[in-house]
Amino acid sequence: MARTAGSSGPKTLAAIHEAGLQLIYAKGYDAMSLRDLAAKVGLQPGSLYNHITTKQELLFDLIHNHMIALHERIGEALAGISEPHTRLEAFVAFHLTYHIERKREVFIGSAELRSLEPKNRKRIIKLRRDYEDILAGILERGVAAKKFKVGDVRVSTYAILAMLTGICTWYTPKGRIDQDALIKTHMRLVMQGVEG
Amino acid sequence: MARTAGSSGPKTLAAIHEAGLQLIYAKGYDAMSLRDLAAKVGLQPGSLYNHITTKQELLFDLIHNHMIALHERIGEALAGISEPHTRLEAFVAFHLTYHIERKREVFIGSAELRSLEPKNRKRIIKLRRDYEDILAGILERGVAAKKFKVGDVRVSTYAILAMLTGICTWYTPKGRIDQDALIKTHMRLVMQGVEG
Amino acid sequence: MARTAGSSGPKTLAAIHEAGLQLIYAKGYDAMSLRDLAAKVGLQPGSLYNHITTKQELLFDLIHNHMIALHERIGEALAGISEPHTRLEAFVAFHLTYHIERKREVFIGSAELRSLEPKNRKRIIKLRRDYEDILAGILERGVAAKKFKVGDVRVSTYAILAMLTGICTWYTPKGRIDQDALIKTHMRLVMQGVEG
Amino acid sequence: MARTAGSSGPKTLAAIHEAGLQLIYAKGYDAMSLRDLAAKVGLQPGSLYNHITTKQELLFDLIHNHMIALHERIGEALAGISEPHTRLEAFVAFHLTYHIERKREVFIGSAELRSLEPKNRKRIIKLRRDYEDILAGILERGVAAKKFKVGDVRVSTYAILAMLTGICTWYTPKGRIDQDALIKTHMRLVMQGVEG
DNA sequence: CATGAATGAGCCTTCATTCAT
DNA sequence: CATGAATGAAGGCTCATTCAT
Repeated sequence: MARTAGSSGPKTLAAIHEAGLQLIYAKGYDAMSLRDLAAKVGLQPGSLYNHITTKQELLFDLIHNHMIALHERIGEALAGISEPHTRLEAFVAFHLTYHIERKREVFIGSAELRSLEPKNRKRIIKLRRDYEDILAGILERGVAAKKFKVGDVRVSTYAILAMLTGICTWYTPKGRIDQDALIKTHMRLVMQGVEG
Repeated sequence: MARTAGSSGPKTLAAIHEAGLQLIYAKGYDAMSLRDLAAKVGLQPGSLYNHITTKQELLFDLIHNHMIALHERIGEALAGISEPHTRLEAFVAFHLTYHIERKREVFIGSAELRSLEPKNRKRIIKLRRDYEDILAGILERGVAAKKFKVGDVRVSTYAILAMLTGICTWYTPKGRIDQDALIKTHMRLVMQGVEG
Repeated sequence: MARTAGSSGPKTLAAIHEAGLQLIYAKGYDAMSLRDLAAKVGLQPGSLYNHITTKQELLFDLIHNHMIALHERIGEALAGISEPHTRLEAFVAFHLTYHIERKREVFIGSAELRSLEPKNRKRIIKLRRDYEDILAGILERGVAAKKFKVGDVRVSTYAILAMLTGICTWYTPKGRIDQDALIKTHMRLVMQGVEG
Repeated sequence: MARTAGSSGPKTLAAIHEAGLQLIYAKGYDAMSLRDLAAKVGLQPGSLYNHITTKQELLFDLIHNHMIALHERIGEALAGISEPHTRLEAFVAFHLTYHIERKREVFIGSAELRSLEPKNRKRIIKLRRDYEDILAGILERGVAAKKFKVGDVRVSTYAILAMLTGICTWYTPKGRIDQDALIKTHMRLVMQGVEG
């Protein structure tokens, strides 16, 4: 049969990405079959290959797109801010906001790292490391300027990131807590935690 | 062929559990095949079924055993301590120590929750909730006694747990950081973070 | 590899059904593996699943198709005949002819009832009961009209059906007996057997 | 562990035979696993091998025992009877009675012929043929003596045996029909069917 | 004799992927 | 571009059977 009326390449790819996010978030990469994915998009499994190259490449694209966006947005969020306190606050606020908005991408980006082929995994880990370094840099300069006091900087970086990223695993916008309260609570824990 | 000379049920089961932990930690539950597992233990795949009932049940047992142990040990760790500060310190120290020692169990216990059947998942989540409540209780009583000040107690509980549990994803005993430094760094972040 | 040149769904399904009849007739449902079946059709085992849903469903379809055909054909065979003797003769002639032509389906339909899941089994038994009732009805009306005399009608129904169906287990067209003689011999046993 | 108090070789074998009859009758030979069988007898699967040599041999024994008994008993039932009518009546009465009493053995003996290895199958088929010949002989001598009239003798033999044996598939002693009525109904069908 | 632990073969089914149509 | 039919590999699990204990 020929192409369904109204279908179009880019739109279909976007639908595949969206369906992929949902399914991988819900079931995991291994547990999602391309049959599941095709069904959700309204295609036969074979037709997916007009839009993606392999299942693995799809996973990589999903995570990679997210990491690139993360870098772009953190750049914007910190632009023009130099004072350590303000900079850390901006980082925390941005990180939480972004991780709430895109919790599926974030969750997949960490939970499915294991499912990436070594080469792909390395590329993502490099990007993640770059992102971690932003926070590490803030802490370092704050410590150097006697504004912050922490134990080990790298450990503190991981600890803070783990704390902030944790919301992906439990936050739902329908819950009791609104986003402001969420940010305030975390902000206090972080800012007091690094205080000199 | 029949029973191999020297084989024994409990020993084989222990070997299966140990190999299961390693493989699920390294590859994920879905990605671990029972053929992998059997090979690691030195058995034919079918022989596993003399010791486990299903792959799913093995996963559940691994996680459940860990949760039960966690509860036993936190009980011992907090026994006889009532002052909120000291209690929180004891919690942090215990949690980190245990999570370093049993990072595979802990990691699996959270990453593979998704892979548990609903009924099994519910049982684990209940146990996890009970554990979370211990920390929440400490914070609450600390706040009530004006020893701590936090935003939302439940959110702070999740945030602190996420932070402390994070080490499972990156810590290796062979690294630069020794366990003492690790605990000190986290301890400072937490204790200052909740300070009034 | 992809679709083989010239392959077509309906043709392949028909080939699967034909091969299934042969194998189940020869070895039994349990003893027939889908590997056997696939090999006979010239496919890889997994490819069967482009045409069937499960092995069990295949068995059901084979039997169900046969029962439906049986009902259609007996309807045609008896249409317009009302006198008990003539009607019974028509029944006997049809039943034997059909059971010779489709001995594999008939044999499977009774020998493999055991292999059907309860729900499927119930559906087939219902159809079989409807068919039995046709003969029972003929006998009943014949008895009421004093044309036949039998002991218990239901028992006689079963007995006659068992007798007529029995040929499936031994008749082969290559044998000594031609189809006409076969029908005559059975016809005499039945018609005299119910005579008043 | 050692032998259970009170267990004893021959008793255990009898229990295995009884359980085997039940299970094979209910599920079929292929569908019955030795695990099922062992469980029903209260043994571990491996222990069965202290009493049987193989699953196949068990099936053969079950069927063979039955065939031997059948021959012994038909001999007794016909002893001293020579007149064709009386002899046929005795055959019918015996066959029905025996097939009601031992419906599981009979059913298995025909349904599971397929499951016997060629060599075993041949032995059983030989015994069955001998039994068929008894009825064929009665008919033949009846026809020669102008007491019976049938179409083809061999076909009539098969037809009558199929009819009489059919009860195994539906008769249960708990039903509406008592054994006497059952025999009377069949007897009339047969005796009238072969009447000159 | 019974047990429990093992083997090795095999089973039904699912899957990512390919390609003729 | 989409479909439908195919591949070949692999997956979880069951089974008859064996034999050290």
